[in-house]
Amino acid sequence: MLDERKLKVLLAVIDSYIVTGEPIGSRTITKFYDLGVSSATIRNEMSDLEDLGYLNKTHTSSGRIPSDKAYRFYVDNFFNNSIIEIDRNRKEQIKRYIKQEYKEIDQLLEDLAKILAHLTKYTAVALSPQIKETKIKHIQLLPMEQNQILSIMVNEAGLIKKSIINLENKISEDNLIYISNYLTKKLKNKTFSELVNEISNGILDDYFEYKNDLKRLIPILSGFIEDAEDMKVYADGITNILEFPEYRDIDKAKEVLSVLEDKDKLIFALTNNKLEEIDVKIGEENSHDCMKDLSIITATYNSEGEIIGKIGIIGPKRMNYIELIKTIWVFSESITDILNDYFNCNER
Amino acid sequence: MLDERKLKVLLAVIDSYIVTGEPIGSRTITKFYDLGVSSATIRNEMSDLEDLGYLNKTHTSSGRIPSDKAYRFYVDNFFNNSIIEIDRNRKEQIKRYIKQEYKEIDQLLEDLAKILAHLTKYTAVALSPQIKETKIKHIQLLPMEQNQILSIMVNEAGLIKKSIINLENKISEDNLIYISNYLTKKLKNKTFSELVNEISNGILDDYFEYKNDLKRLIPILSGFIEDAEDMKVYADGITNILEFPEYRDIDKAKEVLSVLEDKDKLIFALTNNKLEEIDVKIGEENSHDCMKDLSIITATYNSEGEIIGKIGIIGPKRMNYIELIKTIWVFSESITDILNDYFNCNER
DNA sequence: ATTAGCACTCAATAAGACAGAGTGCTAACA
DNA sequence: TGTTAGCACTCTGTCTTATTGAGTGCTAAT
Repeated sequence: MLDERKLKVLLAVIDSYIVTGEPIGSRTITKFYDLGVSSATIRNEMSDLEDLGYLNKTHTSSGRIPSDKAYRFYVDNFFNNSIIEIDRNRKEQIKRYIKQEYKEIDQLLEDLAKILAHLTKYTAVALSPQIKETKIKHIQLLPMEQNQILSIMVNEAGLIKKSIINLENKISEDNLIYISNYLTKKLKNKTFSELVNEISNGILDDYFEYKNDLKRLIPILSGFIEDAEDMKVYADGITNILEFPEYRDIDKAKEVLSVLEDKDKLIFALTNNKLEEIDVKIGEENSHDCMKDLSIITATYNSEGEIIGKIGIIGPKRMNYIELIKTIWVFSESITDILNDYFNCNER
Repeated sequence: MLDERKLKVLLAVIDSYIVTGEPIGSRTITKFYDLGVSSATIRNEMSDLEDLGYLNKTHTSSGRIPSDKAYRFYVDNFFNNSIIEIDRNRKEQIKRYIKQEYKEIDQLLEDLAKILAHLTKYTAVALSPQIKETKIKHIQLLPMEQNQILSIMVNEAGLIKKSIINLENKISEDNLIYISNYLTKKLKNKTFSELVNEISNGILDDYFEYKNDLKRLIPILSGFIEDAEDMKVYADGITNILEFPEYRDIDKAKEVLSVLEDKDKLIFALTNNKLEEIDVKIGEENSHDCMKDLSIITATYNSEGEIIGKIGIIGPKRMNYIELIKTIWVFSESITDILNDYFNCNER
């Protein structure tokens, strides 16, 4: 383990580098951080820290910068959930921001991503609910023109999945209403992925008056659910990244921006981890190689006790992890609250 | 008007600058464009063209670059709709790309923007239907839990507007169905903006059994329509812009990228013009000052003969207008075709 | 009218000098 | 023995200066 002085030196380097983005040398540390020893001593300690893998040099006679390992050490040792006394003021502030009624969670997420990006000056990302794991609240089939029907599913998070289905044969309007009611009764409070099972298990095959009509619908609904897989990701403040001096170089910038613009890569990066309340991925820890110079902090939000999505930020590894974690935490809590309010209001 | 030789010189400068992005001098023109006169003559002609406002210099002894006026002249004189024998192959190619069934036009637009950006190497933008001017095909009110109702409107373009409405008093399910049918009958084939008028003109006030229930809904629906104003814009290939040498400078790049990321600015730029089939805005012609170094080419797409949206590209003023116009034209035609197919299929 | 020729301008590039911030090592010190 | 002062060395970034190349504009000859 690191002794006290090494720890202090390491923290000084991390602290300074987070602020300035410049490699930091021994003399600068003695000047700005009161460690009570000379620069020569610091120099020796830094050399040791480099051997231990916590520090790197950009060239032979440069100052040191923190390694991925250093950031990981920093986050692991100086962050624990208890640190977070949720900043109630900020939470209220955010909630006031978004006091308008939200018709759909997607709009909420998009707006919150914008606010988060603005607040942190990083790129904010929000992952829309993983619909497969949310519970169905309502199913409705509606007649449109001729052989088309409009199918609508509303889930617990207020998200509405809808699709126009073309049928070969007409189903009468009365039948559709009957089938809608039947499906809602049968499937309410099941998740979408359970629904796929139900359908394939033939549980809906109970004899009833409109069996034949239902039969015809099943493969269509089934495909419809498969389609519901498509997650949406909202990213905002992409150009914030360009404010960081590490991206003065246009080619570096191009590299990172094209990652941020690629929704598939973003979704992969955001979903490829355990569903921790707070997840911090630093540099190489990221799935995609193209993100090895980036860090991602995400927090999950819940509805009815189930984790259904994520919100977070992406930026250069040099970031103030502790502060940002606190901020993101407030956002995720706010989303959870809003979703809960929404349904408490329902239950009333 | 420009005499023949001036015209040739001007075209040479434009052509060369579109390709290289570098100011072009008299000697280079004599070398690569066979005008049959010496560089000194070209030099005099260029000097004249500069006086006429068609050419600019970047510094006293630099070559010339085309002015906004030159591009405008180029587009106006060398493009006319008849030039466009629609490239049927390309159109078929695009249609094949998107042969999957599209459930919603929004998804279609998003995908097409991606393809267009990929094809042109510029930033592609697509404006979702201006719902207010599209015709209503179906209105449905559905009971949810307790005092909530889900209201759904489907328009001619397959776009579905939906909203959960909280009511103070419960309306029975039968009443809702009755009201839905009544509204659909009454409002079908009217546009959304007409609908607002209908409501405020009290045309729905006819006596009928559920008058009171309807009364209660009117202000809510009305607000709902207002809300339907929010257009969506899809932008893809934002980072393509960084490939252009004019944006090697990170600050220039930052400026233009922040414009492209700002959906409000984009929507404004796209809607602030006449609804021409093809619209080309060059540099200063753009509404927003921040776009004075950009050009925007847009084409409209139609449904049932009505213009309902736009697709186009944004990039540095140096662009191959004629070629790009052709490409965008194919895209807009394809969208119109797809929307028509969709409804022809309905009518069958 | 056209063109060859020439003086001049500006931007971009390369080379050299220099300052500044840093390291690592050694020898002296408490 | 851990700490420190001192020094040689390294690398980056910046500033100057020189040079080159592509260009213009003007003038005088064709």
